[in-house]
Amino acid sequence: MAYNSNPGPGRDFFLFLSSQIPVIMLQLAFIRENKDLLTKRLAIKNFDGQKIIPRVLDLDERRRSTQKELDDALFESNALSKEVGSLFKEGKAEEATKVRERSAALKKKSRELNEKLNKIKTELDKLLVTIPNMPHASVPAGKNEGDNAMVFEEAREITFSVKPLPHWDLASKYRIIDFDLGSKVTGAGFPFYRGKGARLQRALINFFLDEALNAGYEEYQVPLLVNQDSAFGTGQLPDKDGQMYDIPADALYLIPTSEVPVTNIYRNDILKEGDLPIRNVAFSSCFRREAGSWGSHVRGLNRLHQFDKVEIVHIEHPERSYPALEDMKDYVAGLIRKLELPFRIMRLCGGDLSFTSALTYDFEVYSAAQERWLEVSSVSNFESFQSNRMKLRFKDKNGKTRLVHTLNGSALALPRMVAALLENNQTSGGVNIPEVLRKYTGFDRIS
RNA sequence: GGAGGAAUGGCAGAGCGGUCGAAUGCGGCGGUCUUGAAAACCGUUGACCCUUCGCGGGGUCCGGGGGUUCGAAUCCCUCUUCCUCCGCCA
Repeated sequence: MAYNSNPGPGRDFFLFLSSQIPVIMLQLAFIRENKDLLTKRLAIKNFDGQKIIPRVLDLDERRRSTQKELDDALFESNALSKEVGSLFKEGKAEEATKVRERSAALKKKSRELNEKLNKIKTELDKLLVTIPNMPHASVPAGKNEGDNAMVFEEAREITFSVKPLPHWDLASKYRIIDFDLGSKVTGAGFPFYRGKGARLQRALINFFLDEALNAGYEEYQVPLLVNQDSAFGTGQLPDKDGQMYDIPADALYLIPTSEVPVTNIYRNDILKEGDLPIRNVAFSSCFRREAGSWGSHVRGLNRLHQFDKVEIVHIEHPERSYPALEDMKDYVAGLIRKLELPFRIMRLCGGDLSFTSALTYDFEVYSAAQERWLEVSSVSNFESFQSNRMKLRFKDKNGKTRLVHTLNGSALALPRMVAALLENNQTSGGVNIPEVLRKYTGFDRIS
């Protein structure tokens, strides 16, 4: 793969940026032609584009005129160089020397223009990289999760003969998850699963993977560490710098989700239209620093630094991405239904939507002892935001090169599923395993 | 970790410092021929940027970055990756 930015270790992201060929997120042509719509929609994401967008367009204007100047200068100096060549061949050394001098002067000029151009580009990229993806028209306005719109709910009354225990108590009661041991060996947020707890995890992973295979996904096992180019490609950098664990000595990052390696498989590729759609699934452990997001509400499995997740990733034709998003939504709903958990689907409001996403559905299962809804999946359409960053394109019927749309979703994240399964299915005689999982666990009950 | 070698278009593979975006073969696409197909023959076949209503014109790119030169795929430095041999090793 002919792509190598060699950023070196450390975190000087904008230095890294400046070594790239045009790095953009939203396409400039799109910004140019839709600046009013864009500004309006970004406001839904609580992003103020009033100042930045005109500034971007101004820089873009300057970039183009400087480019033109440079190209003209290069044109001239190319012609002169050729002239020198043929003059020498004809033996007219004196004339050649004269032309050579003119060429040297031109060279100086183009060097300056080139520097100017690079400065403009760097400045432009710095700005572009701070503009989030434009939300889809259906995204509701709002500040935080309280403003998300419920699009579906499948509730169920869960009754207990005794007072139900939260999963952290069940975990120690049945000795299936050991948080203290994790703290001793690594730190908070890195639990050990043991005995039937470990087997339940393994069962869920296999169940999720088998379901995905049956649905036509191709399975991948991925590297758990990625380089900066990959972290940038899917949008973890620079927006979420600090949320990933990194290995400065090698300029690598521990993946926060397998979305990163799985989507970056296609970085800098031009696919054939017939290759689409691509539908991949991968299981991996995920690592998140979760800096500053701890509190009493994140006890037990609710928030971890390391957790397991099965992820589905779609690469779609732009015209097919929204139907595909609905398919993914239905697929994930089917998984939760098979595990017999009450759940609801939320359409994220502008304030809760991630930087890179145009439209996201969150899935929440109800955890009966905590009496809380727990987010277990997030299914998003990034449209061409990620593909533009990573130059992931396809050739359409007319031979035109266009950006694909990328989508992904958790199917599913394990810890909160485990929390809900434990809490909802507890009885005085133990925790019952849902029917579909039994052939994977090899037992019907944790007791 | 030590010693060597290599990196060119979808693939394979040429390329005295000047007219090389790059020979040639394969593949792909279009056409001729054929009842149809194959074979054969002819043509065509990279990405990106700027400019133009369009035709077209210009620029950049031969692993990445930098340098020498009027001029670099060709020379120099550096990084990365791959291959061979040795060592180590799940």
